[in-house]
Amino acid sequence: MTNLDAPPNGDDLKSFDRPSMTVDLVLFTVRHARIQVLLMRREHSPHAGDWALPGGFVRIDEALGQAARRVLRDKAQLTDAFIEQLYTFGALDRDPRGRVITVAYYALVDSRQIEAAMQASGDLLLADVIVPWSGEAGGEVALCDEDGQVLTLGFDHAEIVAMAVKRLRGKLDYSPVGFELLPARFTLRQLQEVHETILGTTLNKPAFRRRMLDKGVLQATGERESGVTYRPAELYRFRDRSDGGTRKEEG
Amino acid sequence: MTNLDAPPNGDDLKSFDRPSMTVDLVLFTVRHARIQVLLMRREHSPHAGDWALPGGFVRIDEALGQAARRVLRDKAQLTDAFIEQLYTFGALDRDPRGRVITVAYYALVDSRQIEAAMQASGDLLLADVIVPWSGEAGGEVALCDEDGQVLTLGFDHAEIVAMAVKRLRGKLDYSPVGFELLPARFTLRQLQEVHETILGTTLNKPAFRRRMLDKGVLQATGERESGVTYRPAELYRFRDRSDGGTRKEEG
DNA sequence: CCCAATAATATGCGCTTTACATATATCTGA
DNA sequence: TCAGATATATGTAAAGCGCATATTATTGGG
Repeated sequence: MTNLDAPPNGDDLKSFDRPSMTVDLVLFTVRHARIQVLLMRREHSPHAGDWALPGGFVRIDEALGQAARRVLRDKAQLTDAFIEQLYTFGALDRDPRGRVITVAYYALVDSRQIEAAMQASGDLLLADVIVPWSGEAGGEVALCDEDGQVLTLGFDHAEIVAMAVKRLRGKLDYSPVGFELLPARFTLRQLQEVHETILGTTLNKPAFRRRMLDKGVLQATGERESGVTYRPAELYRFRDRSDGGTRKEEG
Repeated sequence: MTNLDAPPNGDDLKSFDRPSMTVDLVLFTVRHARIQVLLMRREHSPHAGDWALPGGFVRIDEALGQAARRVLRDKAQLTDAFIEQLYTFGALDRDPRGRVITVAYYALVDSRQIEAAMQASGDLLLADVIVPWSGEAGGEVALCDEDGQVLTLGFDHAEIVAMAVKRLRGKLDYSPVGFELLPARFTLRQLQEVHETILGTTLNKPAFRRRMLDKGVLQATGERESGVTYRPAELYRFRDRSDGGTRKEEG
């Protein structure tokens, strides 16, 4: 950064108008074989009454990743989740109040956690994400409530969700993102359902099993699922769920 | 974005201090079997005398992609190139002058174009990128001049280059980035050398040929290379070099 | 005019991975 | 003890890739 046409006083920051900076969060979960994202109903203008991604202004003494985690904590009551920067949206007209640039993050949590966190607030909604395109082609997405009614999103938030889905699909098979959408212990069938939901396809069961087990990132716990009327599946856990650099973010 | 705790007047932008916004550009080329990036010598503080990526402040009436293309044009004299957003760096201490957030972009051009553009300016350098890690693991990179001397980069620009190399490696085999580093017509051997340089490995020639030709994105021109003392290779071109969404950027 | 040298291009083979089909194992509940 | 359901395992064919080898096209020298 930092141009060379600047005066040599070493402080040319004041000579440029500064935009407002926000972070927006695409909080994904997979539930009932559907991709879902957390939305908030906007009370105030602009886009009052519409739905929007949880977000907030970046404070001047706060790193970007810190701001994203603060939004995750304050808006979704989640203190720990996989979170990763997605893209920065800076079109001129994306906010009617003025020049606002937003750094979008996406986060992944298993549905149990988000269900527990959502007990409190009433203006929160887990919306279904309808993805009409296949593969990593990209395209538009629709957001619907539990009755299938299409929701209107403010700003460019539908575009942000679409890009987040595209990213999620792309990272699925070379990154441990699938595990982040499940509880600590899960069956291979649950993992396969998460993959199928994200990709929007069906997968071959034996092939999926072998591929996952051969990767070496799954650790059998010896425990079995309970409460089923058929042969119980073995519970696995993701090897080293803590590190992998996934929970860290630059500031 | 845009928090809901704001007053309902619809204009709470003023109540938050705003950081300065810049764009920085990692301009890649592949030359002499080396990855190279364009650097500029800093004349002024901070980091005067060090090397840095070309960059500049985002103007208040300018979209992010516009700013990146302006930097590409003003600093590298290039009006058309593949350009794509990389990542946004917002650590608190990344600029000693104050809070500066930078949106990093990377661009790809073939070496002939950059050589032509670099005739003019004397404070520009095409630096070799030394990548000591393999695959998409990520890590640090070193930047060297033509004599192998390590260059000191200001700010967090070495980190930005490292992430750009990682991204480039990751996109190489499912995205047409390899073609963007070659002239419009090229031989399969040239394409393979670009891939080998970016990946830091050697590749099997017949396998590479088959893979590329089976993709269907290569178009034989019927022309042959000239001036060689052996059987001349056929010249190919990338099918539909104009679109693919590669040259567009959100604002 | 023929031949060596060089690299492009083409082909054949074995290994690995994956999709698909099928078989076996293990649990619950009647 | 058996039916039903699903987990788990195996076998086979197709596809992809690494590797070795053969063939082709061009230049330059005898």
